[in-house]
Amino acid sequence: MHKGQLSKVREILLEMKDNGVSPNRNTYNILVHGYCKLRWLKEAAEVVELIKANDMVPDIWTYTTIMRGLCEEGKVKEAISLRDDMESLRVMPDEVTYNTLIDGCFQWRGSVEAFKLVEKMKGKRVKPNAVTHNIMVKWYCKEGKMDEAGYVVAKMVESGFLPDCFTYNTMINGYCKAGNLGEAFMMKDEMGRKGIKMDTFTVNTIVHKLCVEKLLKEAYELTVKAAKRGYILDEVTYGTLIMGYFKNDQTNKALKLWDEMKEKGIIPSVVTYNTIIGGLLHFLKTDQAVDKLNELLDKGLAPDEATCNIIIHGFCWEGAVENSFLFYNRMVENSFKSDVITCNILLRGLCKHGMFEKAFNLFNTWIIKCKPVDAVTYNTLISVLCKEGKLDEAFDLIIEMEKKKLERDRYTYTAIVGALTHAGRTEEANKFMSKLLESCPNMISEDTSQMLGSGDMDYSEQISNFCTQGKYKEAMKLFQESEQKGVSLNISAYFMLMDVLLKRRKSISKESLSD
DNA sequence: CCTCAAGTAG
Repeated sequence: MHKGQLSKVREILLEMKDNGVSPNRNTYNILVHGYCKLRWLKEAAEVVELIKANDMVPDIWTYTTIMRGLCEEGKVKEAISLRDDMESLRVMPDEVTYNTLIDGCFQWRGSVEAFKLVEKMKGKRVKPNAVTHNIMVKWYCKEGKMDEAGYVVAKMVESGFLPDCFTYNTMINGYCKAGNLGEAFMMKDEMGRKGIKMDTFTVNTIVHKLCVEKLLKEAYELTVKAAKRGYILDEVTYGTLIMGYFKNDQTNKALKLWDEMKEKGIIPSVVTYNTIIGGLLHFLKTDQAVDKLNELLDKGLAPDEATCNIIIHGFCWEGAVENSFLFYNRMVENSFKSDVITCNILLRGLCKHGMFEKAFNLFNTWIIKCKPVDAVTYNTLISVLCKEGKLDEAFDLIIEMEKKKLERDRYTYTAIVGALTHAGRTEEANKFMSKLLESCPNMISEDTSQMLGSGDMDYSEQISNFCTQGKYKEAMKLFQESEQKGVSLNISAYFMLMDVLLKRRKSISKESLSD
């Protein structure tokens, strides 16, 4: 619902009142939903009061909707306390209510608290359902704990729930992010065998992975093929490709796709606007970026935290660090909730322009305010300390990082290795180098395809051949064999396999005709 | 009319 439409709804409600028609609870619930989507929580709460004032009791939908609204804003505590409110009104929380709270808990309070809620749910004799499991799978995937995610799926089956489209898409995405393409394709294959149709989510996930791997041609061709086979390309598909082309320095292609998307009548969301604004700012096309920002506002869309972060980043990128802080402060006044990404962007901006002291002050402020920091934050500071030759301080930060259970990655190691080498401490540099190699084997090279290219050529070639011949079964058999042997294939072999898995989808128009 | 899956930012 857009802002404009919501005021329409308001008018209609008033009209109803004037005509002596009193809105029922459903009418109010829809309004609550609309306000929550706009993140106008105060207004949403007012509607709840209105319900009560009209001698009605908010129902489970009213509560769940408003809880979700609260959770999305990070107000988990308030959301949870609403559960007591509803219980006192004898509106009993159901699995949907709990799922909403559990998801919010995972996001803002971490998995330990979330699992406590799952136990609480069970204690209240509300049984976890498929969605509960999917939520747990999602958060394990987000943490990169793919084994744990797999256990949840197994447990889900044990509990009598079959993995669904959500489960598979989540797992596929998780494996793609973890760099385990083999497992990702196994999941895709399993999905097909279990009779679950791939959908636009699945396609978009793969397109994203290909874009990240800088395989833009493959990504683009996949979307063309998918469209031909009846898949619907949506705003996310376009947004993903646009991001990919920008990252690949193909600005014109990105802009062309934006136009193509618009011509097709596909309406971009804030996220896609953010992508194009960020891309344009990155290539210093500030005027065009501003145009897009205005367009976003004209369409009645609300800029979000990412929009702000992207603009702050844009200022830093063009060297206007002061402006970035001016903008940041103004946005904070306007209820912008800065996050760890904001912090990292500002730190990087400061460091890049030599303002190290300010950077460390900002970092300390962040820590004092108990705002979360992450490995990127530390890497930013460690890198700058290493460049400055302040190795001792860099190592202090590494210890601090360890204390906070933040894992070192290739950024951490490359900074340290570089500094040690530069200081002539070759032996230590080698030691860290080997740590880099063992702890992040899939992060060594910028180009994963190169790494995958070192895989077994026989398997890769044969699988590719089978794929071109349409011998899907043979290809899969070889693929499984290679998996068992722990042999990795080159990226084109994975691509071929994936292509075969993208089976023809019934044309959507036919499907809707038969309805 | 309520819950879960994709894309933004180092």
